[in-house]
Amino acid sequence: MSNVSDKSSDQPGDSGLDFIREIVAESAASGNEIVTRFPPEPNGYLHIGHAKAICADFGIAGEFGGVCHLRMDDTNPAGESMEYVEAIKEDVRWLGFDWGDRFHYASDYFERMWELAVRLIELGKAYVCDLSPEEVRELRGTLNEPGRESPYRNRSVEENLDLFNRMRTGEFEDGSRTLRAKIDMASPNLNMRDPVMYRISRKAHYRLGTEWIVYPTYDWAHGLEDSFEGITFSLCDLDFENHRPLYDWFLEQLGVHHPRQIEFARLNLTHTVMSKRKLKELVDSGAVSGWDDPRLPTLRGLRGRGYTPEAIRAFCAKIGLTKVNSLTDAALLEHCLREDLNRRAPRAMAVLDPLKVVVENYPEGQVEELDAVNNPEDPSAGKRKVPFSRTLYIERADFMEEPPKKFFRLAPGREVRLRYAYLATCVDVVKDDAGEVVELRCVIDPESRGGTAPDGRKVKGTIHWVSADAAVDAEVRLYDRLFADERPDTSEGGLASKINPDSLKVLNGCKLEPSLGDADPDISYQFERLGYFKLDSKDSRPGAPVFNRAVPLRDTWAKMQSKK
RNA sequence: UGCCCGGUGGUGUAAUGGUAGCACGAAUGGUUCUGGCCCAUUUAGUCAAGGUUCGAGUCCUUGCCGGGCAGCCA
Repeated sequence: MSNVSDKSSDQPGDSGLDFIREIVAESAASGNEIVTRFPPEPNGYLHIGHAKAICADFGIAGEFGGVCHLRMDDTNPAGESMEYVEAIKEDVRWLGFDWGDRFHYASDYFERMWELAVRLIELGKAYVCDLSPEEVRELRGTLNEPGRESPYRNRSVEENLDLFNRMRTGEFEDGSRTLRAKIDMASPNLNMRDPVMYRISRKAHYRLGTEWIVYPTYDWAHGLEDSFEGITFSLCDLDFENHRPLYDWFLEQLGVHHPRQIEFARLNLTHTVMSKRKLKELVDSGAVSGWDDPRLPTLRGLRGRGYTPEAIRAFCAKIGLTKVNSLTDAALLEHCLREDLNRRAPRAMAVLDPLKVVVENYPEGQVEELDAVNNPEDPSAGKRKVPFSRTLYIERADFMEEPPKKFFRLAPGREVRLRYAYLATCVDVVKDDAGEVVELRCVIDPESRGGTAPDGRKVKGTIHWVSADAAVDAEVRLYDRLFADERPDTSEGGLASKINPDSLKVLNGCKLEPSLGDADPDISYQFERLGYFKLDSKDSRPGAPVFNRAVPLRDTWAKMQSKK
């Protein structure tokens, strides 16, 4: 890149930074460091909604010369585990982001948090409350009515300190006492009505075991985590908008480093569900094969299906960052994948629903190696050889005995191009007793080797094929949207029962061109005219490949058909 | 009947008081050894009413509509 012209920025989307980038840009312009963080709780797998947050947190830091921390927000032992920690790291790395040595556990801050809680008590801003959960709820008031103060609200500092220590040393039962911030029981923001800062729980923590039996709540812990790490911008979900006054209040009382929390809308996608609870429901009910089922919007699911990090990042860039609750069309995600893979995926020929073709004027036992282009979008991808022989397979859908208008493929008496091979004409149709077509007899024009008509005659249809002798047998799994319904979670009934019955079709006996026999398990291929496919990492075996379809190619023919 | 946030084509977004633009989708045509890609064209939008202003999607007021909040979850 030359930097001759300083004036013209060659940034593609030069127009308009999103509202968060604007704020950050301004801060960076005044010489401030930019530090962000991605703080998942290690109690589940990451999905594409998280990818949006990851791209925001890491992306923005990177763009403004800052850094982004990866932090496990493990303040509640229930459900957290090291397995999730590792899975999260793996997924973030796969997405293409690097936290360097800035990996943290909120649980490493428990002692420091404790000390600050003591300080807040000393300041008279927190108290130990003996109310049960039910009583706390009772006294909190409602959306319309103010709450009432806890009878324990005005204990002395000494008594609070004593009780707080005894909470930690195990004198009290789980749930019997809490530490609460002393704020305002009449606040119109319910989060400010003396929120709980610590609860007692003897559930073992996956890292700390039983070292602690009091655990900080999110509201108390999160701002401190951010503060300890010197975070400057704490980006989060719209859900936490109502919590920001509390986030600010704690840090203000303590007089510690005070990051700025900014909330943005989380991602919603059509034809799927995104919440941990709903995904879990699908997994637990056995409706899908696991958290890495290729139909799920989990990062692991998408990865196994053949989605690339580049496509997901491009998608996240396109949907933007706003405060509007929106529902993004899954078609946009699919578009991003096609756009990426069209540029990069090696092409190959595969016949999913084979129909046998015998080329009558091609000698038995003869084999030719024909040149095929690996990627017309990328000349540097080169060429490969594809064997041609007397017996072939073509796609059953590429033949029709009584073709309708606009059908450009094979039919009795009709000529098509066998891609990269010959022009072939169907001269006979062989049927079984049931009348089903079981074989086609064709003749080729020997002068058309390579696929070019010697006399320049127009051949409208080009179809893919695989030599029968050389074909590799494979299983192919066709995935479609998990739900036919755009918003599956808004209608009544269990999710599992609403799964799109066509979301998975397993095809056996598919015929692949030989080069696919040693396909690279890490990349997606374009099966010409069909879609993008990737080897299944779990079930594929040498000699018995299993391919997953990430996304079909756009198919205007199918679209025309379905409109009838 | 509390508090917070938000309303720009079907969808996702841009326009920071000055020509409402981009992308996806859809439709039509062109091109083509992938009915892919690519190219061209079309479709369609500022929630409403007042106000400020030479000028309002943008600022103000009111209304309407939508979302969120009463875990010792995050």
